[in-house]
Amino acid sequence: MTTISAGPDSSADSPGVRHVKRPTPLRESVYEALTEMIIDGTLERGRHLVEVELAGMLGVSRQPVREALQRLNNEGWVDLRPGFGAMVHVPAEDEVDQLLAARAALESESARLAARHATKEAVAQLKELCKVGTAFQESGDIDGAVRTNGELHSMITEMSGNRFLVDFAGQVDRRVRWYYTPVAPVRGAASWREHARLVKAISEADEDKAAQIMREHTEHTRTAYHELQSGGGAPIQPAPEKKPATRRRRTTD
Amino acid sequence: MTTISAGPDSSADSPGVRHVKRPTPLRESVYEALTEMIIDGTLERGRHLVEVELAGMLGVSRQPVREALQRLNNEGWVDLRPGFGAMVHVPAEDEVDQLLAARAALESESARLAARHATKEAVAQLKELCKVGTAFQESGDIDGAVRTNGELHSMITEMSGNRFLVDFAGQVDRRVRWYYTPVAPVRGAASWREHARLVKAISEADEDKAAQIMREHTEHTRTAYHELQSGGGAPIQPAPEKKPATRRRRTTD
DNA sequence: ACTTGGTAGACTGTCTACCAAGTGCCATTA
DNA sequence: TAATGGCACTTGGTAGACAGTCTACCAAGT
Repeated sequence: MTTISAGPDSSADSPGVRHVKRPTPLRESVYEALTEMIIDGTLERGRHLVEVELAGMLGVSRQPVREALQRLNNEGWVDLRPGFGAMVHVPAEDEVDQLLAARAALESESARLAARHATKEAVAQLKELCKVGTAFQESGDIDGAVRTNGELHSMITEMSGNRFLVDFAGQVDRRVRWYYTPVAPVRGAASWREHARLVKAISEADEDKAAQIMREHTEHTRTAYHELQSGGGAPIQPAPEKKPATRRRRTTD
Repeated sequence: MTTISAGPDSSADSPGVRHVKRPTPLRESVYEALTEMIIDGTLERGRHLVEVELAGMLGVSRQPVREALQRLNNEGWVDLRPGFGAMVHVPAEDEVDQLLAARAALESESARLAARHATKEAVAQLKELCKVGTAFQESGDIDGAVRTNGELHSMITEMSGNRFLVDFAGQVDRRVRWYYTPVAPVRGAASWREHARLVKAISEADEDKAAQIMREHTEHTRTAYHELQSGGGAPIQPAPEKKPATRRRRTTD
C-alpha cells in the first residue's frame, strides 16, 4: 500500500481488463515482511535493525532493504539514525492518543461522505457485515468479530470515494493496530450496536448523523484506551513474548 | 518533511540543546529539488523521469535519486511503473476536489483542537498574522498575503498538537498548491474576514465554532475552484511555460 | 491493410564491491 | 572517578555489472 499515489489500478481501465500478475519488486516484499515482523513482535520495539543483518535474514542484498527501511521511516514504523542504523519505533506516551484522534477525524469524515455516496448495493453489504459481525460477537468468535470490524470500517472509508482519506485512514489504522493490539480491549457488543446505528444513518443518507455516530464510536475506543491505561498495568508493551504461539488478538472498535 | 515519523526533534530534549548542523542526506536534497522542479513546472506532468538523467542533472549517483523517486511515488508526486520508470503524476479530474475535501476535514479538526489547546501567546501570534495578512491584502501585495495565509493555516494545524494531522495536512497542502497554483484564484478580502472570525473563535476556545468556520472557509475555496473550473478555460495546466519569469502566483484560502 | 514475429535500444531492478565519515562502546589513562 | 583516545561497526554514497522487461520499429506473412 503506497501512501498517496493514485495507484496503477486507478486508471480508468475498460471493464474486463485484467493485468497479468507482475512480480512484485523486492523492496515491496521486504517492506511487507518487515511491517509484518514489527506488528507481530518478531522485531521488538527499540530493536536495532542492521541492514546487512536484515538482508541476510531475508535473503536479499542491502539495496532493497535500504529502500524498504526508508519507507518504513517515512511512515513512522522505524526511526532512522544516520550513521548508526534503524530502530523499531518506540511510541511516545501521547502518540496513541494522537493517532486515535486523527483516526476519529478521518473516519468521521469518511462516514459523512459514505452517507452522501451510498448506493443500495453498498448499504446491503454493510448490513450484511453488520449482521455477520454481531453474530461473531455473540458466538464469542473474537477473531471473526475483529476481522469483520476491520472490513466494515475499511469498506466505509472506501465508500467515501476519497482516495486520500482512504489512504490516510489506512496508514493510521495499521499504526493503531500495532500500538493498540497488545492491550486488546474488546469493546464488544456495544460496538456492534453502534455499527448498526451507523449503517442505518448511512442508508438514510443522513450525513451529519453518520459523521456524528462515527465520531462518537471512535472516541469511545479512545476513552476505552485511556481507562485501560490508567487502570491496567503495563501500558504499552505488556508481554515481550518472542514467538506468539497463537495469533495475536486484535481490537474491536 | 517526512511522512509520519515522530522526527528526531520530538525526543524530549532538555531545552537549550541544539544538535550541531548535520549535513542533510543527499536523498533529502534530491527529494526537495525534485518536488521543487515538479511544482515550478520544470518537470512537466507526465514526463518520463530517467534515473541516470536526473542523477547527472543533479550531480549525484543513481542511489539517492532512486530513494527520492520512491518517496515521491509514495507521496503521489510521481507514478512508478515497474520496469519502465517514473512519470510525473498527472492529476485526475476529481483529484483536486478530493484533495480539497480531505484538507477541509483535516484543517477543520485541527482548528477544533487548536481552540482546545490555545494559549495566550499563540492567540496573540494568530492575531498578529491576521493583521499582517489583512494589511497585505489591502495594499495589494498578493505574494505577501499568500505567504501569510500559509503561515496562518500551518500555525493553526501546529497548534492542534497532533503530529499526524500536521503531517497529513502538510502533505495535502503541498499537493493542493501544486495542482491549484496555475489557477491562482485569490479569494481576497473575504478570506481574511473569515480568518479573523476563526481566530476569534479559537481565542474563545469555542471548539465547535472554530471547526465550523474552518470547514466553511476551506469549502469556500473548493467552490471557488469549481466555479473557475466551469467558467474559465484550461482547468489544470493552462500554460506550459518553461521558465516562469516571475514568481508564480499562489492561492489565498 | 492488418497482424505477427523479430530485433534493437533503453531503463529499471538488483547485486556486488568499495570507501569515507559518523557513531557508540570500551579500555586505557590522568 | 572522569575524561580521552581508539577501535569496530554501520550507514551514506559511488561505481560498475547484468538480467529482465518495456517501447518502438521494421519486416515478413496473411
